[in-house]
Amino acid sequence: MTISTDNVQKKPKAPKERQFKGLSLTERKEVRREKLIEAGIHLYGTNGFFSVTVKDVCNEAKLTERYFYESFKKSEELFQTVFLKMIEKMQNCLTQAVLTAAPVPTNMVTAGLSALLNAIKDDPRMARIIYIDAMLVQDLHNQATIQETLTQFDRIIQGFVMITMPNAPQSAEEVSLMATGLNGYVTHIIIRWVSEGFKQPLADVLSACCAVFLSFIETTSQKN
Amino acid sequence: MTISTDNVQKKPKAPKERQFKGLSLTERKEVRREKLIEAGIHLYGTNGFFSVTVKDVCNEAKLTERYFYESFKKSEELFQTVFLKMIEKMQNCLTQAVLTAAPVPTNMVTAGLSALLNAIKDDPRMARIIYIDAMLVQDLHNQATIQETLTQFDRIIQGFVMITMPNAPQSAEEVSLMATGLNGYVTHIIIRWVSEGFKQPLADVLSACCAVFLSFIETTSQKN
DNA sequence: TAGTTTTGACAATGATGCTTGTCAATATAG
DNA sequence: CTATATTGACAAGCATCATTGTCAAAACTA
Repeated sequence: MTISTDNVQKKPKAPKERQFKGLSLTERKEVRREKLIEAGIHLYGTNGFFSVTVKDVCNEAKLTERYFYESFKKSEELFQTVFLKMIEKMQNCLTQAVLTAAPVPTNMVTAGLSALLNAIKDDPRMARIIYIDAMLVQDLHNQATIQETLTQFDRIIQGFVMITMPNAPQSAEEVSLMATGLNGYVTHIIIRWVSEGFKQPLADVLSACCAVFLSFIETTSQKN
Repeated sequence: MTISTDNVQKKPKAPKERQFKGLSLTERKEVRREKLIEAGIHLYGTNGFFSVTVKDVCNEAKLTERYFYESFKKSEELFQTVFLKMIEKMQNCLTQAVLTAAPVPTNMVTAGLSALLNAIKDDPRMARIIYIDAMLVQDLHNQATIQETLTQFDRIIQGFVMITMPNAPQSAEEVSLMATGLNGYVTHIIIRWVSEGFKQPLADVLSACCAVFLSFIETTSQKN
């Protein structure tokens, strides 16, 4: 059992970086990463996370498996990236609409929900990823990031409820639960709308979504 | 290529049925089936459908794989059975409470939701199976039965809304969407309640769930 | 008790998909 | 032009499970 001195000469001869198509190594990696993310958005958003294999993503991105693992350890890592990208887009769209409509609460509700629904109709992949796949992945793979990001919406709604309905008789815990409920209300309607292929006119969906918020606002203001 | 006459003598010597532990073959099959269903309820309800293998179910039921396929073609078939059993239990519990409280709408809401929440706290596996796994399985395996059974709840709520709020200005389509939303409202609150280990007192959860229905009722009756 | 059914343990097979590795073709630097 | 970094195609090896098959021990019947 002679211990060789191999480990000493283990200088793996660091391969000299080289430019390709005018791009450095890190730039090329970034390009490939983006292509994978785009492929992920398309495939996950169309077929759902669990019908999509690593190979599928690579084919769609016109890259081979090797490059997948260059950027992501596992497919959930790609999904998480895709998810966060979609969520950010939706957040921006939402907050911008709401802020523009401020400070009249009813306008804020209508504007926010309208923006949300339009964004989804514009790109249904967003709904599939955020409202369906995210729940599946979150449950199956214990993705804390996704979990937290989703409950963030609850908190936003909670803040909104507390501001617009200061006279509501509920405790903070109850308001928090109600926010979760409101989130679920809109979520379920959207899921149904999307999965039925946008059968119902947007106006109806918007009206149904607004109804619950407006009803709350009306009720609590009359409590006064 | 001589074609033998084997197929003629293929009389597989029909094995003569025999009693075991005082039970006939069909009785024994039924017993095993029940054991598998029980195991399914426990495992699916505790760990979720997708973390449970056929072998797991068999071990839990103290049977071997062979007997799984004696009763079910695939594991989704067992899940569907488990799901329908849970749903039926919940339905009974709900309708009984609502009917007892009829005809005052606010009482019906409170009684129904209270019964629902109590049932879930009593057996959290029910919530996991109905509210989480069912949605996952439905999405992943296209289980029409589960899909339909779940939307049935929408229809029940829709009927309730139409009866208690006849003066609401919405179209039928909108009411249908609102029913879906209300279902989602309660569903999300329950999911959160269960997954946080029943942290919040039942009274708070009940109050938050009722709030949205009561608010609707109040709003629409004042529209009059 | 002898013969057959029933059962349980477990191996064999097959399918799917992840992950790593090989190798030749191509593009680039010097 | 030569040497090598980079790429793409694809095979090889693993791992997990579903599903079927085998076989001996146990339970029953007559």
